[in-house]
Amino acid sequence: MGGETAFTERELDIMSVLWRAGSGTVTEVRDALRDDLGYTSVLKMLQILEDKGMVRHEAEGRAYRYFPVVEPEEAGGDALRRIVDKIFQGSAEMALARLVSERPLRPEEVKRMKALLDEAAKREEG
Amino acid sequence: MGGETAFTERELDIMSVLWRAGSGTVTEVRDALRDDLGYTSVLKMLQILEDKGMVRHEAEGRAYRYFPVVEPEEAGGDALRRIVDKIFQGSAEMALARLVSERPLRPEEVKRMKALLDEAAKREEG
DNA sequence: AAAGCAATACGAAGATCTTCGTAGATAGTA
DNA sequence: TACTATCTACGAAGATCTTCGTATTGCTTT
Repeated sequence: MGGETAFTERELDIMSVLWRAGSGTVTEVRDALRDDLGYTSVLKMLQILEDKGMVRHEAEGRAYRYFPVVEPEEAGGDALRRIVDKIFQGSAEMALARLVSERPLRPEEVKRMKALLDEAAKREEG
Repeated sequence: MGGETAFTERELDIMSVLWRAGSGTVTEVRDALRDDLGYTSVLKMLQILEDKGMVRHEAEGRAYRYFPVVEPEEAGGDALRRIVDKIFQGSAEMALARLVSERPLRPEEVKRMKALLDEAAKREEG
């Protein structure tokens, strides 16, 4: 199994850009970031993330194009597990309560979310 | 409104203990932690958390008893928002999918979770 | 009073995270 | 060729996080 993903704040900013866009050069990532970082700062973060095996790169002309190696589902799962364990004391229910109170949900979304729960329940009794 | 709660890894360990137990002295927190930290290390973390307004203390005999000031709901909400925004690209649905695939859910729990969604939906149209 | 015990206070060392400056490489252009 | 623009590589400074050693304070016991 792959090791735990645990991103620092800035690493997460970078990964977020790559997950959204699918890939990015240093300049593209830099432009997509909210904070105004120097070119070499962004490059360095990408190099660090590559060291850690979270991204990879391919040459594109003279530049590198970076790709996420870790899927957001995996990273999100790890992050959720930490939160549920440490903050919500293991209760997925408490976590969901907070999740739905955070943001307005469209009826369509609620419907699909209920379907997700049904599936989970079915898997359980299976 | 209260500022954002953003705990470091170790701070979260400490808060987790306080949320579970309701309160704790340095020694109690220290004993509850998985990692074996020195007494003064735990004290220091509690002092830092107090500086940041996350905990408070009352004298108890010669020692201090520390209490969480921030509720887990609030901290959890902030943490979830960050995860959903940066990792799941704003989709609560994706987050839930991952949440339920992480751990087995008891039928009772699933039932209550669906109720939560119904309530949220009702609030929406309300 | 002196010694010992159980606390907190303070400061600093070490580790990690974040940012960027400088150097070097390469391609295009005057 | 020399100049400029655009990259990556490297190293290090500064900020923050984590841990703990030492000092101090105030009881309690001898």
